[in-house]
Amino acid sequence: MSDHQQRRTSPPSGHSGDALPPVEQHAQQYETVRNAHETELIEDYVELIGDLIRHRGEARAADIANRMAVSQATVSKMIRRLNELGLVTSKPYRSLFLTEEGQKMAETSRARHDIVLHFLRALGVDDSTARIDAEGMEHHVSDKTLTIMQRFTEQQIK
Amino acid sequence: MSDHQQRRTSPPSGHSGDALPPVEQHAQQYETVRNAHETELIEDYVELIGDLIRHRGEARAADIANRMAVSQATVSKMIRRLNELGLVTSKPYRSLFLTEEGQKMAETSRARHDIVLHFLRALGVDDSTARIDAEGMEHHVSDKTLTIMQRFTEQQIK
DNA sequence: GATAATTGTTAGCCAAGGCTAAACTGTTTG
DNA sequence: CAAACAGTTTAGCCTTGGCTAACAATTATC
Repeated sequence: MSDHQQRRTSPPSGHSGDALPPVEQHAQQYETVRNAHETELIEDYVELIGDLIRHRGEARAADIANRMAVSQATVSKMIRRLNELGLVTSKPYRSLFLTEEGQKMAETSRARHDIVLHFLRALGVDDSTARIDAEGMEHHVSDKTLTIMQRFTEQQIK
Repeated sequence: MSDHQQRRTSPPSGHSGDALPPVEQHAQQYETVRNAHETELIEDYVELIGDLIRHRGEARAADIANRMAVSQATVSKMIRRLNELGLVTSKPYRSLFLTEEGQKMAETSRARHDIVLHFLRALGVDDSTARIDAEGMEHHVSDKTLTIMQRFTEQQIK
């Protein structure tokens, strides 16, 4: 427990930066990030699968591998995991489908992704930078912030 | 290679969402995110160590463990890594110091963190949400976007 | 100053997400 | 229709970053 207050060698002398948040809050920040990391990749795969189905009619392992810049073996393994998680259905050597739940996740992810992407563009970020940043940021933006971003984008447009 | 165009089962029928980016660009997005992940944790540790030193005069493994909500064993192991990477110096059972390079990293991370945090607040996000989101987002915001965020924040203030 | 409490380290485990190489399946084509 | 090729899967490896349990060192306390 201890966050031992005693004997601080030199007091803050705050030349810049905010104070440290209280331990519990600080801990929760990191925990939230760690949790996000666990679902992040899963969501990326599901989102991409959804996009591929939407845009090309099917999702094949090879395409996923190419677009993710990852080996096919990795994709194959991941698909097994998605299967176990009940997010996709797949028969060996056949192309994939999203389950009900998978579709929901894809939908949510894509919506979030779009909000962040459009927000960044509305902010004035160039397209290719916005795409890269959005890909990384999307999993770390809370619903509250998302709402604010969306409002901002709409106001910018009209 | 193939991103096989032939025989798409059903054409887009784009009811929503942008088109898929070209494969190379798409791949690069994911690669950027993966790379960010590798350095992310390292940066978080270094940043926290820097903050602890700044605010309390020293960084002890127990404090790091508490603030990260992680076991002491994990911290200990991580410190060994940071050592190997030349980011901290540490003698067993003694508190840590950042190397030149570690300080630079801490500094950069903190600056980035602050920009994102202040930006979110300027956008209208409440403090505790902003803190959580900033923690996750900071590693995925490019320098370009960072600059834009900073400008935005400044304009909001005056 | 001996002992208790706190802090730090080590050993050994686990899951995730990469990889390559090799085996297998399905499809195309000579 | 057999062979070649493209796509998929499996096996087995590696690194990271968690964990617990056991042990070691330091610091505090009586």
